[in-house]
Amino acid sequence: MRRPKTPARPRIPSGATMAAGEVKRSRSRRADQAAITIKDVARAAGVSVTTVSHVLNATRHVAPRTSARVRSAIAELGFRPSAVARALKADRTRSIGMLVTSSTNPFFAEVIRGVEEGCFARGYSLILCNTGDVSERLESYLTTLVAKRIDGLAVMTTNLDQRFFHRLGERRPLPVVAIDTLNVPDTTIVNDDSEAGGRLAGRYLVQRGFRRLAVIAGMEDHPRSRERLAGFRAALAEAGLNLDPALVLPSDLTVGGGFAAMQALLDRSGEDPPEAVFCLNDLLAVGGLCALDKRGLRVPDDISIIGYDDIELAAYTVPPLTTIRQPAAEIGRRAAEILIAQIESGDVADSVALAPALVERESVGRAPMLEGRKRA
Amino acid sequence: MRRPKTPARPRIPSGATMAAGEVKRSRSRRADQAAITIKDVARAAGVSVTTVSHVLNATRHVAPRTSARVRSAIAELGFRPSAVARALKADRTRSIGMLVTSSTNPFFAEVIRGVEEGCFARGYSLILCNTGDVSERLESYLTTLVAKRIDGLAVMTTNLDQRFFHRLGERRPLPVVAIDTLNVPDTTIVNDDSEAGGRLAGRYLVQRGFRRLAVIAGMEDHPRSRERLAGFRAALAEAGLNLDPALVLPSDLTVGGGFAAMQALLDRSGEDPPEAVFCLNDLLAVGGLCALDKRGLRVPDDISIIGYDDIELAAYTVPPLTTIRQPAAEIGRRAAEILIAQIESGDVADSVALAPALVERESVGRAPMLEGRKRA
DNA sequence: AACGTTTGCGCAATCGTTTGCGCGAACCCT
DNA sequence: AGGGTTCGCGCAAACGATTGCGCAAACGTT
Repeated sequence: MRRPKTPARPRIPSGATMAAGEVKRSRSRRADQAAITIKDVARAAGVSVTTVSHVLNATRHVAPRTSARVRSAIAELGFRPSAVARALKADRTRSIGMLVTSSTNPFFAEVIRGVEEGCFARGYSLILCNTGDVSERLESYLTTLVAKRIDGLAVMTTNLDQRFFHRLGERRPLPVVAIDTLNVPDTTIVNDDSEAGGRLAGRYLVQRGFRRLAVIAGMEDHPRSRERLAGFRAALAEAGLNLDPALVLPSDLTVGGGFAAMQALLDRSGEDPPEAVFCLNDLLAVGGLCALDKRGLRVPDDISIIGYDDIELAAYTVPPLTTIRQPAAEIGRRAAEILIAQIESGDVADSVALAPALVERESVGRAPMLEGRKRA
Repeated sequence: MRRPKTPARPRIPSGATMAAGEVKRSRSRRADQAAITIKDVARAAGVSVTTVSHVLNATRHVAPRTSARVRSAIAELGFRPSAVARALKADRTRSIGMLVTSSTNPFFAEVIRGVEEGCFARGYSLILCNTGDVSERLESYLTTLVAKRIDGLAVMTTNLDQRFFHRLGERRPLPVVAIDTLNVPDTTIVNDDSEAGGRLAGRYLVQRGFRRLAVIAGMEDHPRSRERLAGFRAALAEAGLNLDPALVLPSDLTVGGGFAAMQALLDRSGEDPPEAVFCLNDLLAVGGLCALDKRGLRVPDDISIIGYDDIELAAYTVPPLTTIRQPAAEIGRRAAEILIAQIESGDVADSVALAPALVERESVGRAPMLEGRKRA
């Protein structure tokens, strides 16, 4: 009948009882009450731990009466089996790690939520790791995650080189899924179809009659930007158009970057600003919209803007942003599913590219020429 | 010179010895390569596991030569101590859970990043849990987190009742920190000083000469909104002003909610729209800005808007949003520090309220009356 | 040379589970 | 009534680390 004797746990000391000087701690809270274990349950129910374990997991038949006794002992004691001990025994933790560059970018945030949702649905937990794109942090996190024996890893970071993935596989191969990247060997990738998305944007702009187009892109080595840009160029080519390289500005894919790039674009193109600009993500577009307003240019009357991602806010910019929608949450969910399937069955799935879609709002107008033609 | 004699440990049985009948499984990837354990290192270095453990943790003196042998064995084998086994032995996992309503809200996202940063700095990992404000999910997550034996819990959810916290403390009391909430018994809270923030907003608007003010608030039971509103009212009172209850609209604190509420506000006030509106968060303000533009109203010429939070995008709305800045990342970091301190020392800290600050941008103008007075 | 001290390390129990193996009691059948 | 099944359960060895205790060799002292 052993039970921790602590009659009442030390509550938070009221301000009044705090001595003026340095009355440090009276005992750490965690030390004074041991957690209930399966042994306690076994003792209380008058059975062996084996039996408790079996009723817990429904892993072999137990007589109804016994089972009931065990169950009530569990309830009474408030026993919670330790996932730690289980993980040790079973060599699986049911947790997965997620490496991201920045969890605050709205698009990423949405993907993360999707991953988390997918994990939750299957009983996994998600350990979130922001690398901020600094390699020591990535390195450090990776070490921790491996030590914690995560069952799998979801990676959504911009700068990761091949060596990274190779190192990953050195020892016991860790199931990995990559999101929003390109071209990683031997690993499943979940993306939107960026080239198709770029094409969508390009065709739409062309169809609207615009000829002089600009792009605010990511850095040149950013894989997703490259694809989107390629699709965009392809769409222009279909119409016999060419993208003026001087009107493709690199940026860092942030709002501030979009603002700056748009300013640069306007400065650069001087007398002859582009009719429409394709921003490789919505953040860029938001920044661009702001810069445009500062210059007194009206969207879409003076210039048209199309974004990419369709973040939640895109519907509420001024004017509401026409953009290419990526199913962010769905991408996350799929990634989680694929990763977990890989963990549980060992099958590594094929990469998937989800279809982006154009969502028309109000930031893209029509080329005046074309309107004229229409009226004529 | 007694030393473990096992000439070679029983390796995984080769396929040949597998009975024909039971060829089971093509083998999952995780099964075919066992992780390296401390025993393997010990054997390779010709020492006991005790010694390996001690060099690993620098927990007692080991002869330099031995130590070197061990270290090189570790490196050679690529040994990574299992945090799972350690956690079992030490009864601490060095991971903390974080319960949030929605990780995609930009303000929350920033706080989360702060928490994550604080955890990382101290060697903890963060398990992210989105409740979406549905109580079954919260319940379910809580069970999981307890099973995983997290060392502490950070809570940032809107609807959590007192029972929740009581249940938490029932068994072994789990260190908890609450963020962006109010009024939870016996637990440290980290917040901004919402009332001060509300007052800041109120004073600023009053000082700018506005008299007819409106507020787009959260739901009536939302604790933070209440405080902000109280501060706002107090500021008006200082100036002998009163807030017309008809001009305080509840909302759900989302962009869409802000859009709808602003529309409702304009409809309701008819001929006599407010001169300025205080949006209880920036998302609301963004939605409001959009609604205003749709009605052809100009900000700040026709109506002024002030937000709350200062999310990254606030600097890039059209026009850029004047708002009350909450140090989101700092709040997160502080929360993590406090929680970890509580875990490691047992001290439960006093609640902290960080000071908000006004950031002036371009969405608030001056009341015409006042401009007239100035000119006179 | 005998004895205490220090140095350097190993033994084995333990953390909280899961699970292969085996054992007695109850049952069924003839 | 004696044999074979079935039922219901317990023993004890893992999983991979940490750590109190203790032992032998090397050293220092007289």
